[in-house]
Amino acid sequence: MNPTIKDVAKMANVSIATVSLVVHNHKRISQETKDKVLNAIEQLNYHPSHSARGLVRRNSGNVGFVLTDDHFLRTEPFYTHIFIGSEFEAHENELYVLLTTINSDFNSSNKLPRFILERNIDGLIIAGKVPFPFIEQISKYNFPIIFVDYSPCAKKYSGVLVDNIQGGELATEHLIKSGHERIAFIGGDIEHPSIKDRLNGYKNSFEKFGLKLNDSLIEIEEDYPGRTNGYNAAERLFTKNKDITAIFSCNDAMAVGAMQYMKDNGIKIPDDCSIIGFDDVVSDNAIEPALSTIRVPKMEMGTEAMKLMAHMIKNNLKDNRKVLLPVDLIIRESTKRI
Amino acid sequence: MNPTIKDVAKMANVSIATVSLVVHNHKRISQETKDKVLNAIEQLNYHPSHSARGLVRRNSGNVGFVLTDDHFLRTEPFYTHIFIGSEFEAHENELYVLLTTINSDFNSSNKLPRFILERNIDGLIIAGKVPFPFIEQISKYNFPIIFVDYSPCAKKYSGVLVDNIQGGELATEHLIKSGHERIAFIGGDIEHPSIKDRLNGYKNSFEKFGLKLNDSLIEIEEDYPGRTNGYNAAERLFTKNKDITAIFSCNDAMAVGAMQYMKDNGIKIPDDCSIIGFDDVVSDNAIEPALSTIRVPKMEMGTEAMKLMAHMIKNNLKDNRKVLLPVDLIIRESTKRI
DNA sequence: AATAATAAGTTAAACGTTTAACTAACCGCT
DNA sequence: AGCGGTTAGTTAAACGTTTAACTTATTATT
Repeated sequence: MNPTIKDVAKMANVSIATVSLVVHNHKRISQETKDKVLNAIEQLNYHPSHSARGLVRRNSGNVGFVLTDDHFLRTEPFYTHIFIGSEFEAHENELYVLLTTINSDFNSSNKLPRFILERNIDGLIIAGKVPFPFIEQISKYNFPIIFVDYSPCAKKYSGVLVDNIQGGELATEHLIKSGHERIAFIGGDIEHPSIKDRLNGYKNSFEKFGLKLNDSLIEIEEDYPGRTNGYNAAERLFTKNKDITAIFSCNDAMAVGAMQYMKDNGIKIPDDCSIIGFDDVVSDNAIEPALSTIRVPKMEMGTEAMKLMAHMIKNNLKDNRKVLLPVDLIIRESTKRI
Repeated sequence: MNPTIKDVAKMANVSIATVSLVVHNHKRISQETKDKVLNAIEQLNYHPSHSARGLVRRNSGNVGFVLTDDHFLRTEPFYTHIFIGSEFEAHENELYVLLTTINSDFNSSNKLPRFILERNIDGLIIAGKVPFPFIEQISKYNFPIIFVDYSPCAKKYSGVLVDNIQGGELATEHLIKSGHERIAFIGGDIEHPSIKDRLNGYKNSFEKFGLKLNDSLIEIEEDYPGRTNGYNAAERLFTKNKDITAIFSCNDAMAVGAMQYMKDNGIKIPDDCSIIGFDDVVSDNAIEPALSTIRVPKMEMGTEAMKLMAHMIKNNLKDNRKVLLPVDLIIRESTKRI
């Protein structure tokens, strides 16, 4: 059996309360006693029981982490990075993370994740877009909730977001400063706030540099911006518009699809046409040429979310604070000055 | 505050022991009382406290799930599927899953995951190849351990594996039966048991059909079989060997790389050369033509592992039982009869 | 010298379950 | 009437912590 606080107390010749106070390094304990106890703890390799603690503190020490299955299973390791960030920061705050997925078509008749029903979490982190019925259901519970990379009901819930507008501006500005004027935007699922903001950034830069917006340069697919959609968007774009010299894709996946189209149709990258993505998730360098992109600090989103969560839990508060993280321009080989 | 067993007892006019017995549906309770209690539980939306339970049962109700960071962050959603399978099955067994990653170059001076040090798990599932020093460290603890898709110290630990030999045979046989004779194998990290087995399956089929093995048809890269390596392997293969009509790639990622090489060099798939992968992780259909492959039941590996784990935990045993899961041949458009 | 303040610890109750041991009521049998 | 067996519950201890309230010893203040 694992050593308990009693074993430590016996070994150090003090009461169990003293051991507990040392563990929480309470001021009321002398250095001498503290050393004795710490020594015993070390010797026995004692760790407080999570259950016993949870029982008396009336908490679980766990934080739930929810995302939709298709986000989790998506090819690009975007949300997995966010999760790892959270998990890392949870460590620092003595919290455990319980990861689970929900159906991307979650509706009000679906069951909530078990850790919510059983109230086995002290707070919930939700990453990425989730169905509205889910948000509705969890709003009845009163643990703190933090959204990451998505921010519905912004007045009510806290969120960690990325500066998508700035990213859109950065990407577009990079192309404009490289001498491009016929710059297209390709995107999908335009209702998604992040995508919308990236497009807004694109528009801002056009305005800032006195370029005229042109609807035929903006190609938006209905659903999720993946490779196939990127391919299709590029196809339609180049069919009606021969003189494009640069493309800003709303994310890397679509950019890869568009690159495929260009390769298949003899359009040289970046000589005939530059392209820049968003997210920086294309790690596999088999994609040629290396894709310029906007780096999103994925791990950091996770750590920031968990920091916020730990703070809320510790101070027993719920607020709607937002954290906005800056992005970086990463210039690789798919964009070129003309 | 959440309702406790006392609230239920009061509402149903019984003792708390009775409530507990009902919850575990012990035989000693009459149908009448059972109904009363169940009713109260429903009304109050009562769920037993995880902590209180853990305290008295001396367990945590958690299962650890470990993989290396590069496995978790890999582009292909292989291990994520396994995790989801485990998580699902954990649900059925009233267990929670604690996911964490370790460094892929974990060495003996690294710290073990927190849930191990604090003994906050009842068992550990390890997915994919992990560094040996890690295995060495955890061998000191005495919770049950199950390896998934990797099986070191096979006499000691339990494992859930995929029939890689059968898969290799299935893939090769499919090509042979389609009239191919000059069939190449490309792979990487040949020390990995799974890869080695896939190659063995390839060899078996050659033997079975009386084809002569030819070393120049087997191209093996040093390190991890990813896209880049697939591209390189294909390049070397076709440089020394012009008349190949089919390739069996040790996994989908390498196959995609090889396909890229073929496209770049005017080799038509499947007209000039067929190709088949392994794993069935290439979900994005932007890859043209659709890749024939060997489907590995990823979710099922996860569920089987967790079933085994739940069984071991419940019966307080540790054994070295193995579960071997069959694979399926998936014929798409990248392989063709000649 | 008496009193107050501070320091350093201890005692004991509480958290919400589980379960072995006990009780009470009833039944059937001699 | 007395006994054993069965059924359907209840009692109470235990699990390993935390923490408010208490104790005791020492020091400082008047």
